[in-house]
Amino acid sequence: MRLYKSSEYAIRCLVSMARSGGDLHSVKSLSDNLGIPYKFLGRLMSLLGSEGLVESVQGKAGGYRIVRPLEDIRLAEIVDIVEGLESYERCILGFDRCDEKNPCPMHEFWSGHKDGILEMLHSTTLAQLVQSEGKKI
Amino acid sequence: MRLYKSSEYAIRCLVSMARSGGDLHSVKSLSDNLGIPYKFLGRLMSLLGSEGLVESVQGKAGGYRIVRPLEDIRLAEIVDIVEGLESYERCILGFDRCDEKNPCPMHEFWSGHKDGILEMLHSTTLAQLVQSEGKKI
DNA sequence: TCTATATTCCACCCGGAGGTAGTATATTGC
DNA sequence: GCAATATACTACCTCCGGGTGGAATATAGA
Repeated sequence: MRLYKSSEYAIRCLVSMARSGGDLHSVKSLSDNLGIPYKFLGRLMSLLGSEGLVESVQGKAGGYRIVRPLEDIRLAEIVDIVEGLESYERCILGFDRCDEKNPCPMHEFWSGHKDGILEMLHSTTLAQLVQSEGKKI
Repeated sequence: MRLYKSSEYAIRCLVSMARSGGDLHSVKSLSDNLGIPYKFLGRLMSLLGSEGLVESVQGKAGGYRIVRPLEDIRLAEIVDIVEGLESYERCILGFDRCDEKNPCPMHEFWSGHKDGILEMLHSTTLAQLVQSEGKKI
């Protein structure tokens, strides 16, 4: 019942990049500032780049930048890229086609929470995270 | 964002045992009826036995039985035994001491869902699952 | 007593998430 | 041109959840 470490890292990085305004952010600086393993983060940022969430610039003084408007980037998209959303959409007991018509024993106790989390992931944008009270990064 | 397979199995087994009334249930019959790997389930039931959720009877015609009242067995206890509750209680971004006073960027969007899930796990009993509409097992 | 059927315990395998190391490649600034 | 610093790519390692196999032990019932 938790995000992958990779999803945590991706969200923290994007919030950090967005908050420190600026332009390019090197993996080295992000790794140092956020305490995320350098090599691991490099591969993760490369993935976010290939999926069009960020843009990379090679060479000295290079790095990554967020290209799209922050109001356009939703948590669900980030999580989907990094770990997929399947586990957030599936039946809590692992059944196929578990719904109101043919529920599992936990359906009535779980489906509300599941729907709420999915709705939160799909509606919350990077802009909201950046503007949130949360100071930790 | 999902239960361990072991937690799924444990919940399904306990509901199945409780619903089929009866007394002793062999691992073999549970494995066959629920489609859970025999050896794997054997070890899981042994764990539930050592934690006092069920009682084992060895020898021919042996098996497991639920000893405590169904109203007394809560989802949180089952999940805690099988996989622990840490991942349900921790900060979604992995920070220590993330709370209202010192929140992470996702705190305001996540904490409500986290509290709701924990409250559901602690309040829902095996008796409620047994009586629920959910026919799947 | 003997056999069938049950739990119990041990060692092992597999795949994926998380993490590390080394090297190739791109590019800025001297 | 060349050194410094960046991303890009490949290969590997470790840990753990899930799963399998086999043998030891317990015991009801013929």
